[in-house]
Amino acid sequence: MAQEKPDPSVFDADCSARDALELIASKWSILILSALAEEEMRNSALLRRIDGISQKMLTQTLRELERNGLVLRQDMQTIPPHVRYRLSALGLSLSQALIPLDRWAEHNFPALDQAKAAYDLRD
Amino acid sequence: MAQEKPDPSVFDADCSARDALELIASKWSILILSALAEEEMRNSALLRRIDGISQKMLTQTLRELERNGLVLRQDMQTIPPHVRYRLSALGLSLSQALIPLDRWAEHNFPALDQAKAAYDLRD
DNA sequence: TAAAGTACGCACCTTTTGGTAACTATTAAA
DNA sequence: TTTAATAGTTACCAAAAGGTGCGTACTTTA
Repeated sequence: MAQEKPDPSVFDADCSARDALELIASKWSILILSALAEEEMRNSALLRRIDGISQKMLTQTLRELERNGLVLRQDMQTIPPHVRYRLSALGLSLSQALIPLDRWAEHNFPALDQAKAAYDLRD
Repeated sequence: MAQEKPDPSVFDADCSARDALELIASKWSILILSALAEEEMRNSALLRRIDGISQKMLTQTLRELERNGLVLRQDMQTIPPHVRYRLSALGLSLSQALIPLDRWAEHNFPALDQAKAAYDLRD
């Protein structure tokens, strides 16, 4: 009888766990969260820390992260502008879940490169 | 003097750790790896398991994962076709690094929903 | 006096992503 | 005899992602 009781799952397109996954599964989100996990930063510091990000994508992604309660934005209301970004408790917990991933990427990219080279060589 | 010796880092656009991150930072990659971590599967089983994926994206993403040495493709060479997909050792290690992330998503999506609702409500 | 730093918003454009439908070949079931 | 299942490929199209350049308002430095 317990027929219609699927656990909330990322495998389910309608479950908002999938939305959560899509938010996380973004290069820029991961990099911003990892950067802010090191220390709180201003816009310009993030721009410098995250090589290759454009101002547009930085602002856009920060807004999404703020909207989802992962990043806190503190506008000092000064001129010239001074805005601080830092992780919320929720954002911090996510950044911790991302540590194994970052480490995996930094540790295993040579194996990926090697696999790619081998794959592209064979016919 | 040790000036030009930055550690390989995902923060560096030129480092192929960034490529690794971009490969991982894809909704479909994460879902396929997580599905195959449960058990090896055929194309049609993956299609059923991963709600919302199209045949095209499944094939495309599987090819990329195979090219990067994360997924092994075993074609039984029969008609009708029978093809098995399973994780390589490298893929398995990645899938383990993804567990905290999947768990985070399935555990914290209500908090994200709540934050979004609050954010969109305020002016 | 002119330029750079500050944190953006906006408009325009290109690139990438991803969906849909049609097609492949063969076998087994209705 | 037509249909479904199998694991794709290809072409076409729409939508989303993302880059570039310009403007803002004021301060500090050269």
